[in-house]
Amino acid sequence: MSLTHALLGLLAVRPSSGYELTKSFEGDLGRYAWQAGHTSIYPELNRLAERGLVEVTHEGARGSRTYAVTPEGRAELREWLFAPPRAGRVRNEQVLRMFLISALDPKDALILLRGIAERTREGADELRRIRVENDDVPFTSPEGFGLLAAEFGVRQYDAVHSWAVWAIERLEKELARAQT
Amino acid sequence: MSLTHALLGLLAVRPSSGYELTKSFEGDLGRYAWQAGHTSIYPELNRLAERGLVEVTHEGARGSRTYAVTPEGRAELREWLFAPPRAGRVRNEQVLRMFLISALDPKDALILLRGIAERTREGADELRRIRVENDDVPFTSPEGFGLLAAEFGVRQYDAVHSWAVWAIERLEKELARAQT
DNA sequence: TGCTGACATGTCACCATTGACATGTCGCGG
DNA sequence: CCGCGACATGTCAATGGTGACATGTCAGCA
Repeated sequence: MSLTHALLGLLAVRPSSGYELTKSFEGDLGRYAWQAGHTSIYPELNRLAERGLVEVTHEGARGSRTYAVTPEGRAELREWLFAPPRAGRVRNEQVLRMFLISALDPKDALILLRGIAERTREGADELRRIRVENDDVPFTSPEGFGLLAAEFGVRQYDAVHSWAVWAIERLEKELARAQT
Repeated sequence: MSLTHALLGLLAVRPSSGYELTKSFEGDLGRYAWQAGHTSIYPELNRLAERGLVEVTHEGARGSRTYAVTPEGRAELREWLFAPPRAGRVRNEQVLRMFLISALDPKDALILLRGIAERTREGADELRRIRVENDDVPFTSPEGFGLLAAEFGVRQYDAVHSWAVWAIERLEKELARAQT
């Protein structure tokens, strides 16, 4: 299960409570890579603790428990990351929607593609603005994770934008040719 | 459920049997957007037929049934594609692995990043080769789907490659600074 | 003719995930 | 000091997907 390793990875960067981990999944992590709700995180943390891959290092207010990875957990994470990059199972509704646009008639397809092109341009611009503000964060710090995500996000938006623009041009050309 | 609309979309482009649909999910569709096995496809086709969104248009050898979308199915697909692009749930183990690299020590991280950079470069090159060979396929044909996927795939690979190269440079710079 | 591999569809038990529901704490502003 | 919103964790029924198992057909080849 990938959730196992997502949690190990987050805790390897910085010890956190289940609540904080839940917040992480609502940010860049959940947006680009893997999403999970608190209802799967808490039971998984208990399972990880039973297996000795994480441990409770601190109990705070309101019953909060701070977890940290054990050396065994770190080894497990490392092993997983170095394991042959098996064909990962992909589930991405956005990309599915993009592809299925070709099943519509060209007029509808153009409307949707133009919407995608605009939204991805805005998304990329917004991320670029955030990026310049956080340029001095070191890679290996807890905040380095957000840096990685932002850099990935910008390239992701640009890729989809470029794709949409290409598709629009191609469709328009074909429509023009069909009219003559 | 997204599988519903994935099937409607594929059948809207070209009537197919469950077996052929299964093959589609093993290609670009399953790689970039949404994956499904035959064990979920066949029951879903039956459900779609019951709801009148698809119908059997032909029965062939070995009990094969060819399905096609009905006007109702086409309307449902169109409605879904035009619906507000809700926050799609993302599940991508590859991207998760990329992000979790920052949880490793820099030496290990560099090894993995270099592997990613190399594999994505190869992937992009390979797709570019396929692309020039299929440049004359019309967008709206059944093969247009593959064209869309190839163009998306190239940009996707390039994005990840560029990200990996950026991460490598950044990490190397930080390591050099730490040594002095 | 018999074998093999691709074609073709199906069931079912198991597992992970989700959404609804539940419960209680703490800090802060009015 | 009261109430609200964020903090913090949890259960559980329903859902959706996976992998194992099952069955049979047809074409081509030896």
